[in-house]
Amino acid sequence: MGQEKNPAPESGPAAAGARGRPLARPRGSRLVDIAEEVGVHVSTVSRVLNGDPAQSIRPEIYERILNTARERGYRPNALARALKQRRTGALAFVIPLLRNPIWVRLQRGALQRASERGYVVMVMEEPGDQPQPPGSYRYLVEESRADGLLLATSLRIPAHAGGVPEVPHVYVNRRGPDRGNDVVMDEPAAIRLFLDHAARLGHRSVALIDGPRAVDTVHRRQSAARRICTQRGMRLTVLHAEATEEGGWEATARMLRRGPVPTACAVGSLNQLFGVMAALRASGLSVPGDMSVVSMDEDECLPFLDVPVSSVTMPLAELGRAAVDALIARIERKPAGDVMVREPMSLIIRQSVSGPPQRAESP
Amino acid sequence: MGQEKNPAPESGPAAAGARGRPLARPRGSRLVDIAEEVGVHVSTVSRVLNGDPAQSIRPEIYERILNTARERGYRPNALARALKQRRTGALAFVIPLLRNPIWVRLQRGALQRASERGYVVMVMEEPGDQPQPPGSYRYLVEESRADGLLLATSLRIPAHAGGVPEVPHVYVNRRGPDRGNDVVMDEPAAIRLFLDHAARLGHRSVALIDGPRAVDTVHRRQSAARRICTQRGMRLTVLHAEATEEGGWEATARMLRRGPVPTACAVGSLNQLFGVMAALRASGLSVPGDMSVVSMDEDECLPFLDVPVSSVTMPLAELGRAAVDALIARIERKPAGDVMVREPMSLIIRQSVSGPPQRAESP
DNA sequence: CTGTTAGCGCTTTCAT
DNA sequence: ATGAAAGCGCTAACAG
Repeated sequence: MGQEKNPAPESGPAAAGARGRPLARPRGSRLVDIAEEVGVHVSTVSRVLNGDPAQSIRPEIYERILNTARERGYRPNALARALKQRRTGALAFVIPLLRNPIWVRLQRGALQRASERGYVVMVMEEPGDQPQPPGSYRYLVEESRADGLLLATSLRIPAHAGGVPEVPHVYVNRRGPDRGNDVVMDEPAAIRLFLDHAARLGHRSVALIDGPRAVDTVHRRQSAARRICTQRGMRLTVLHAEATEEGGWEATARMLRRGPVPTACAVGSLNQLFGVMAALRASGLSVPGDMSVVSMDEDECLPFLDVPVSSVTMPLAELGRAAVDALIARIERKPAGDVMVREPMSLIIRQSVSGPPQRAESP
Repeated sequence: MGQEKNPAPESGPAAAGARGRPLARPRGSRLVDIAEEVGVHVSTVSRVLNGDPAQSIRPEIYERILNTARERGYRPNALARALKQRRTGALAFVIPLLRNPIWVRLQRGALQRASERGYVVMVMEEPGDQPQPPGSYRYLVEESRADGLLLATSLRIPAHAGGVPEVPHVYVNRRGPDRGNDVVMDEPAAIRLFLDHAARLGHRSVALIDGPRAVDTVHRRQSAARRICTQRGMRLTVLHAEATEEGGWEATARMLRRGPVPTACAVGSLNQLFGVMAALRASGLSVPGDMSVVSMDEDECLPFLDVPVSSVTMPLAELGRAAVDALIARIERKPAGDVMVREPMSLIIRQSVSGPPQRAESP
């Protein structure tokens, strides 16, 4: 019905620029089409379809509206609704680099929870290797592409101070420069799980091989480790390196070179873990005979390695879900503060941990 | 400036439902605000800011408009623009399960390319373990949340026939039920890379351990392998299993139990690879002494395993980029067909491959 | 109970 | 070279 006619095919010099060509008209219909078919006003249809509780509707047309909407496969235009209501129903999730499996789990939790709460998620990956300051993503909200920002990119560096004023946002797995918007896990408890276990087995000198200092998660793990080790009178060596296999290898080499060599170490990321295990192997050190190893990332591959590696499981999916809830609270201007996700967390014992090697000082 | 007043605080029974509360007004301004400040009509501002080539503008106002827009940090409202132009500037990417690292690389390529072309990407992960038919995502376009669909979920099962009529979409790393919308890699060439190398080293009986049959990628690899092995007179065993560590372990056990045991095998996914290596180790078979192993997924961890594993690198980021280009072509109604991404692909030799073990039948 | 009216912020003919 | 006006599809305040 209604034949399309192009007003002037190929007339004029630069006519018909390909850019803004309208899309195919969605085959479902508009509110007004349903209204027309049923013979009521569009606003009536809107009310019925939105279940407006204000007034009751004559049951007969109520049914008719619902039926024709269903028959014609009516889909509300999210754009028009969003324009009117000033909310897009979308969240933007900014992730540093997708390689580390923790982001995958975190992303999964966030996607699920967002979907449960009626939001879609746009994922942005930090482009290139230069981490942008968190404020550089506010345009997403200012342009009404998203209602709020999930930020997993902020670093402990001056360039990232300033935060994201006036735009709903939370920092995920990081503490941001502006307070009160953090959703993090209990890193001190995680590192304590490792240290308690090591201490119980008799280790007195331990290491933490982790990512760069500027990453807040690393910073928190490291300070907790220092504090706990001081309390317990344990020796602690902290080694920072890139969160890659090479980084793990290089940090391990540094640790062995530097001596005295610790007897147990925790490794901050799965990627580093591969490098650590390889470096120990290459140095002729056995795991756990000469060195006990615990991964701070749990992963399904760990039980299948040549030496199955113990790990601390962190509640990553829960973190993602909590971050979405926290962000939505801010979008709805509900009172909200920092969130710490504690559960579930546990130490999974595999074969990479034992007591320290017997040395001269042993009885 | 303009004090907000609530018309009737807490009046009426169910007043002030929290749901549709409007968001903070974006602090940048609207087109009309700029127009007002400069003293011109809103349509003039629109033309200038969009670089409308139709007519020239008085240079003086042109400058004034540009300046005030910059000063006030003007951001166009993507919603309003999209509503008018009937294009959202968003793509939806539907991924089966984020665990397998190939999706991470693919997603990265897609995100980058989309951003280059002025689109944002919404990522949807297939919920639960029940793969939805591809058509179940068309609502995203029908509701004007996205202009098109990147589908990585379609399976070779009857429930998924039917495709996604009338909605711009491409299948990524899969062939879909409707033809002409596929963006895939050259799986036959990949598997040939493995088979050529194995044949050259003298292997006569090889295996392919891969995911479930219903996955199109698996199906293509498997048929190519059968064809090539027939040509070459090689023995081929194909084992399907879940694309997990357990799946790899279980398939390997099946292969060893079944005999005669092949002397080389390719493994379809990184997750399976860990299971395969563990199962071989547990059976007392050495790699590559008793069994040569090649991973069909390249990953940075492979060189760091106890036996560094050879692999075929696939052009995953390029696949993601090509898929975005292909989808945008469909959105813009440009002529387009299936796409095969061939480059770059290569066999990376590490230590998990050698000649077959010397047996009785050797001279 | 339901229709009228007035926009949300932007683009886009069509007139000047 | 610029302004006026219409309208994308929907919601919501206000009348009847």
